[in-house]
Amino acid sequence: MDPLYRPEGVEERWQRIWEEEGLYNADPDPTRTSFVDMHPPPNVTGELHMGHALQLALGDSAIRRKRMQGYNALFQPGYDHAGISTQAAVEKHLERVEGTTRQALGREAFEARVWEWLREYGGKIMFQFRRMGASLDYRRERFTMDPEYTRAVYTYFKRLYDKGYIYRANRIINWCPYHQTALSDLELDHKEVDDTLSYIRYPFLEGDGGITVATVRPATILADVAVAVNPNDERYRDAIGREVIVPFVERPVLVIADERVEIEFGTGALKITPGHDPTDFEIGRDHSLPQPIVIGPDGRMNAHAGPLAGMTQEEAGEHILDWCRQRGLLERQEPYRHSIAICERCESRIEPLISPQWWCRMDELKKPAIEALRARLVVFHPESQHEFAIRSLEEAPDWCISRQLWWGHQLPLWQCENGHWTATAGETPSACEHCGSAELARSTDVLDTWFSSALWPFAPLGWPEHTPDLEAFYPGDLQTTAREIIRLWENRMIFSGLEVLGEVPFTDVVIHSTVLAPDGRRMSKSLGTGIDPLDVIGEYGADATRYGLLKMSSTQDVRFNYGFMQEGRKLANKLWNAARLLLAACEGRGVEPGIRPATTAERWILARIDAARAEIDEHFEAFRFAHMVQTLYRLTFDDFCDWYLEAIKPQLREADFDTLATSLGALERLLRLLHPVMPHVTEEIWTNLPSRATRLIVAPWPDPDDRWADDVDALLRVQDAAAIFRRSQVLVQLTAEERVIFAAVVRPERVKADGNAQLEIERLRKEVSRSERMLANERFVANAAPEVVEGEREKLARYERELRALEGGRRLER
RNA sequence: GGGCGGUUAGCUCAGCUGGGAGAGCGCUUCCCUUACAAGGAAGAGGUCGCUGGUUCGAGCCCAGCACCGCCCACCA
Repeated sequence: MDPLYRPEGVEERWQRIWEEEGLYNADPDPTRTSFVDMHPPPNVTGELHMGHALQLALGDSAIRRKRMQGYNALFQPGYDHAGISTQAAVEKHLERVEGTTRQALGREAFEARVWEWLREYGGKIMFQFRRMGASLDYRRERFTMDPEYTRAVYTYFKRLYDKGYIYRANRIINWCPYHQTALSDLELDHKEVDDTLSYIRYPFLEGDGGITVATVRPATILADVAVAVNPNDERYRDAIGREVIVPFVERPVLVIADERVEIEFGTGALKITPGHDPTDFEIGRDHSLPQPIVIGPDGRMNAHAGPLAGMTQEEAGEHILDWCRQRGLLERQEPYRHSIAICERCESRIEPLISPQWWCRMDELKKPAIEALRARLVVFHPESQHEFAIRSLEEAPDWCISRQLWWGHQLPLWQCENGHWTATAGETPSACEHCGSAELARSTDVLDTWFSSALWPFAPLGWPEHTPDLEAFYPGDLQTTAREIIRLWENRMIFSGLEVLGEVPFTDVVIHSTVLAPDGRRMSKSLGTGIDPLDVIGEYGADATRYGLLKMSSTQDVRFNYGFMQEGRKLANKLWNAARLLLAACEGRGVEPGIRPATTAERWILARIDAARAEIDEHFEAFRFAHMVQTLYRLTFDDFCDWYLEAIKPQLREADFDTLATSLGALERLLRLLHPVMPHVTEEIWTNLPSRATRLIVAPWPDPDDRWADDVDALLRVQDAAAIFRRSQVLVQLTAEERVIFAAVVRPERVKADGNAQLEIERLRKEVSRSERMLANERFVANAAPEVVEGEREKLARYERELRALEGGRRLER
């Protein structure tokens, strides 16, 4: 064995073997309890990024431990068709490589091209997932546009439609002029821009004077239908009810009063353009005003803009401002920096547009989901995110589910010549269900991509059929995901699961940190701040990368730091060399792993391993992955290598048979504990141990084992060792064995209170020390409530009593 | 504007119910015929963002402030 552990080659080999031997597979098995992580399906055109890598490390370590614990562990892989994102990528490709557009191709041909493009450029991320060592059941790979999945989508759609949850409404929506589609609020980004705020006077129809409004979009003046002021605004009290003339179009409109107008902003008067502004839309609706539209879907002025038709908004705006300027109506202009909505994909400025869209009612769907969250049938971690999830659901407005895209699940809705709509679960209807007309045209819209994502916990398992998979693996258990996806995805999976299967789809949602670039900015390709996980794996190995990512997975966001991976690499190398030492000592002696501790050092390490096991179990159950790997690091470095192996070196040289057997037994346990985090190096060492019939990946997780805890002899020796140390400060005076024991005493920060007697002593000593300090504090004794002081005295007495009992009456001087 | 999180060693971060400030990296010194120099031993380095409060005692609890980040939001 090489003294330097080299992960390259080793990792790929095990990844291949595990998969070929079917060890990643999960099949329905009524005799076993399942554990399911329906892993977030990445964009089919995506590549592995740090967020994926972190999610894989989290999910896979949890899955591997559960698998070792005997659960039927399903780690579900798949891809999301990612509607707008994929369409945009293909369009860009068409433009750049072929100089054509989707419009030129036509819908059918374009769709065919997307599929073709996906065959070439898509679906590659699973290879990268494999490279992380992710034990997904790759046989089960699903795509949200698979025929079976699509059937689930349509079945769900029809179900909601029949319940009256899906309806069509003409509302103001976010329109992307580039993608030519409606977007939900959640698909927008916001950007600060420098704009000009123009103050324009609207003269009164009768009498002198007028009202001045401030606007950044003069082009929308063409669609003004009123001027609104706040009813509490003294300045305009007398203006309410009068009429003013809209410049350029020279049309009289009413001055109305509405509380939504901010008195403080601009002049306190707001021009109302219901067709092109969300607030104005609401105000206009509540005052029954018309909704003229002067800007078309392409973002340019439309036919209703009269002489300005066909112009861009900027050109039209300039025309109007000129007109005002000439007539002295443009009072002033000032620079104005504000934030505008942009398309998160193409960064085009979003046009608020009135347009007929399909909506999904949330009132009925979200109610059971909120109840389930309140009842903690699903728990988000950390707790603050649980509160956020509940609040998000409570506040969730109706969901705009239609998109004017070509890539996605085309709405299963047909409209007859009389304007009636007929919904199906995907099949073409023979006649309108309202009037029987056979002249039907299918809606050209597609569904929001998240509509299909919402079915991820059950559609890959065969729903709407009642399959054995569904029976075995629904509901699932774990979700690992990023914060920003809670509203878009987690909440929708929860209410969808409750709606169609009556049970929450999983029990725990771990919201993990965002890994930032080393300089604290977001990792992103466009900023050039991204770090490719495959490069990291190439340099440090997948095990070290997994370790490092878990170390970074606290609740707060964290800057990427290679130090975490270095730590992981050190750990892998340390383990490798520890194994090398033991295997070399056992070479050719026919030793098999066994647990036959004869010395204190051996009982001590077995007790330490079990104590660490308990800690690791606790951390796993509480999703404290960063703490969990820290426990592993200390167990391996401090306890196993620095103390235990140093202690048994004399016996190793003598090739004491029991010592060798026990050392291999201890190593085995250590490997099992490390395997969920560092599967490759542990499996590689495991396979080199004598008589290994099974793979480590399916070896049992260590059970609690407290047989080695109560070793009074060891405790006395520990105390002696500590005493020697304190007297002389010279560690070399201790025997190797004493040094091992000493570790438990002199480094108490490494041990946690549990059933282990040594640790209990340490805890008691700490308590005694604390009590003594408090009671030595004169002000405490003088000022604290008497019962508190008395209680402290009693506690001290009790601790001392317990300590003496544990120490067998041989308490050392302190 | 609202919500959430953060501020601890040069860097990246831990720090549980309030009771002797921690890790990794980096740095200093010493140690290579030794399982591992991607190693071992020892060490330096911190008014725990600021101000006030509660308490016998505050990194931790409370209030205010400052700065940073994220999410949400209809100030034209």
